[in-house]
Amino acid sequence: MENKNSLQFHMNMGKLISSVHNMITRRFVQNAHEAGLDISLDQWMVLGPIHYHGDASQKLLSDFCFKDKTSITRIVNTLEKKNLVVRVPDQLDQRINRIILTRAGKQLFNDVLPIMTKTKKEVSRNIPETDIEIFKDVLTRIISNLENV
Amino acid sequence: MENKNSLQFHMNMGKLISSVHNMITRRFVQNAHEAGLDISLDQWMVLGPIHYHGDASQKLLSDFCFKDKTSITRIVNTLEKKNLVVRVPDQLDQRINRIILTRAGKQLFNDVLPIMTKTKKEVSRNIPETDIEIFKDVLTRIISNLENV
DNA sequence: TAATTTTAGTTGAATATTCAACTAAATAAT
DNA sequence: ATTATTTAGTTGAATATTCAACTAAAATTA
Repeated sequence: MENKNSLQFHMNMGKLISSVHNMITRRFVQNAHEAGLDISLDQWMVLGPIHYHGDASQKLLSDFCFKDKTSITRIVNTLEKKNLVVRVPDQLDQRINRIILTRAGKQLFNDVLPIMTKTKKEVSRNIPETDIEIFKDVLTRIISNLENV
Repeated sequence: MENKNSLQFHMNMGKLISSVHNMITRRFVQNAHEAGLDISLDQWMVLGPIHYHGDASQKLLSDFCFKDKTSITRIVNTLEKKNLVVRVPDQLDQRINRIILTRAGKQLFNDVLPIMTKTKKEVSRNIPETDIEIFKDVLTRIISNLENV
């Protein structure tokens, strides 16, 4: 994966986004691994909202994470297998699973927070804040462009 | 996946990029499917450079597509299974595979081009050209931030 | 109330990505 | 010349995404 600088200028937007997505994913996992933590970026993207919401349903996680319900099912499976969360059936609505952090899940959440910060810093190094704002704004606009089929 | 507009503002960069990446991928495949074409975005991302280079090695495709050599191996496997490309061993260097488009591959390439254009248009609808430029510049900067481990 | 539709979640199959470990061929070093 | 290293590509295992088809429970509607 070397000698890419000369090629970047030929790249279109889709390719750039795809490349950046893969590189951020890889870097996050590397940073976590170096800190002795075993978690993927997608698991983190789900674990965070679980922590934030306390007893999120999978539907809520799906909406919040912008992930398909199938993806959520499988990521929650993985988190459950690692004893980081448990599924608790909702008392009122039997269709719903409430996803709860275990003690180990809470611990991991706190351990990963600084990894997140570190990765963010590495990603946005030397990029002006104003450009980052425009960048995020464009991403948000793309989402609304594609949201309604 | 509805009611997301209210949530977007809580989203950090990684989540935005991941979401946009998935949405573009999905939209491209939808558009291709509606046109009766069976191809994924990643297959297209590899097929394009194969067409451009004529007889690219997998190593070159890996560099050009910003994809791991393992990913290239498997995408080329898929393209070969679909009779869109063939692997031809290089005469001088026995380690190298030259990837060549078949007639069907060339046909598909031409068929997909307008799908690509359509998807691009949908993605960047109502976004000022100057913002797109900054957007692509930020993506390129992120790549160089993360490129060297 | 009974039938219909919607909602929440799961499963199977196909595709992609990454790491680590592995051939085999080419190149460099001693 | 022989050994060591680098390079190109493959394979296995774990994770993620998507579509379509499915179950089961809840909400509508007739």
